[in-house]
Amino acid sequence: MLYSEERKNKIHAYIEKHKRASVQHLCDAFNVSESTIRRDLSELEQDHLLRRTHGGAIAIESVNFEPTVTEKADRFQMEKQLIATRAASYIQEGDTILIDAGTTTLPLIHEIKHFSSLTVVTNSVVHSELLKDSPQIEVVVPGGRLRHETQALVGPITDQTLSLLHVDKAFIGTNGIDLSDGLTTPNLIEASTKRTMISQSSEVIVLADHSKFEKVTFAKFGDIDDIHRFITDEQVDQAFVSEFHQRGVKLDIVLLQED
Amino acid sequence: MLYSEERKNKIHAYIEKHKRASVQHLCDAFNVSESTIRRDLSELEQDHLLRRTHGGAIAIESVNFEPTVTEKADRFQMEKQLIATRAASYIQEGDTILIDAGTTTLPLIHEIKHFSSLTVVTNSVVHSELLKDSPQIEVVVPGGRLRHETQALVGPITDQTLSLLHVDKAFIGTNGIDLSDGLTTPNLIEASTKRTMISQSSEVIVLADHSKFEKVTFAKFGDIDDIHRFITDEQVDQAFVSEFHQRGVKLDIVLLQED
DNA sequence: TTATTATTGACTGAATGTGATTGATTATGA
DNA sequence: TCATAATCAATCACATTCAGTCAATAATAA
Repeated sequence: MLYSEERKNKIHAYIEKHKRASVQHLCDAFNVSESTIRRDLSELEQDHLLRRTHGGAIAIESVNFEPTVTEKADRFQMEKQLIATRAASYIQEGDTILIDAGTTTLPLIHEIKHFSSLTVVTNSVVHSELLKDSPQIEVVVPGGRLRHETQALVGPITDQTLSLLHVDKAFIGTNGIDLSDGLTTPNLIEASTKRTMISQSSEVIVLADHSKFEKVTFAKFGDIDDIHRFITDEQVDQAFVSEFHQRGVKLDIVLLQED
Repeated sequence: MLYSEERKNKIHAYIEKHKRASVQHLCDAFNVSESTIRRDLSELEQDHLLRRTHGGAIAIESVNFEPTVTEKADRFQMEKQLIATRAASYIQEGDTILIDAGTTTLPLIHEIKHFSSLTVVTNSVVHSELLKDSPQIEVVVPGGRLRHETQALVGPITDQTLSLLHVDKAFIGTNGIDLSDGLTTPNLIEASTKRTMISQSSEVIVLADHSKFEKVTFAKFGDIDDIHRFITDEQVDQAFVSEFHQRGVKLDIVLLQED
């Protein structure tokens, strides 16, 4: 159990980093009542360390500049964020999950930090480094050779270690998804690692923004049948929808709301 | 029975290390009453050595602008930098080296970036993440469980993978070096990993600033005999010098020039 | 020895931190 | 617009922790 000072420090740090947080989120993260979080937030607001909103709080600095400007500037990033948020909703307290390396799965890391009990396997040095300050998350790295292009750990060491592990859910990125050629990625060794990931998970959740559709790259690492759930960000072809439905792949389309 | 000054020193040291402590825990640890601990804590707070909370105390945040503190930190960092620079001088183009996790070996990462051909094995997610933009450096991560306290990957996965590898030189940090108790570290699992590192390297180079001397922590991972070269930053006891010489351990002392 | 001082532990009423409750307020969407 | 759900501030009750007081003990000096 944390002291209130510690909790407030962490809340402040969290909001500085993520720019915002909801009361509910913080309740779950620190396992205290709403009353406590509200008290903390109002005290932090008194100290001008954050700004209170209905339902949560936001960082002080984000009050200063127009949020819409920067948010719109990085629409691509927002799409990946949306996909990640949806993906995170399938994670439950106590789960053992696998998170593939790559930019699509990266926002997922921020979404899982407030879980109070989670085991995360990841072959990304960036992902694991971001989790180094979340001691409640058990992080396991399968090791391997660092591919500088993708910052992923790949190769025989990775595959061999992964084959000793089993996870509840695997969140996997892909460079291409195509009805006839399945899931593909440009690198042979990386494909092998992704294949191992798929085989070691009870549930396979693939994350892919719309740019990956009907794209085929060099090395195949999986079929449509291997996927249990597919999360993307834009209305996709009817052909994909019906094929996914027919093969029992659940399809999540997270639409970016225009304003 | 301890004198109050001794007890306060120990309380301060404990909180510096663990960042927090409860009154209850300190009572049990020192076998004194709550009143005594509370008195100690308020005196330590008066001296700005910790921050009091309800139920205990926490370490002073690093957001401390007291000049002496930052100066000390700078100096400490400089010493580690010097040790790292000296350590890097033993690396040759084309080498396969192992770099242990920890703050002492961290500056070494910056020193090796200019090599045009190097294979680096490291069990630190921070170290490997820093090398992600140096494509000419082949980085191999042995994987394992992330210890949040030290950002090191440790455990059976790490040990098993390491035992499949062999390196020319291993740069290893330590928490304590003592003539009779050898090399020690507070964590048993970390000790096991360090032991494996030593066994898989042709040459073992230990990096330790002066604060580690004559210090013994919980778990032993090596003897003086295991070391080939020892790099430190301050004139050490004659006892160490002669013992090292006798056992064939090369000793490098990198002195910080005062200005 | 005795006197003096510092340290400690026990005690007590006060203060603090927390969760639960409730009726009021605010946001959201039909 | 209104209805509904979410969120809020205010309040209470309970447990924990606190500061302050005082007597007992230990260390030190006369």
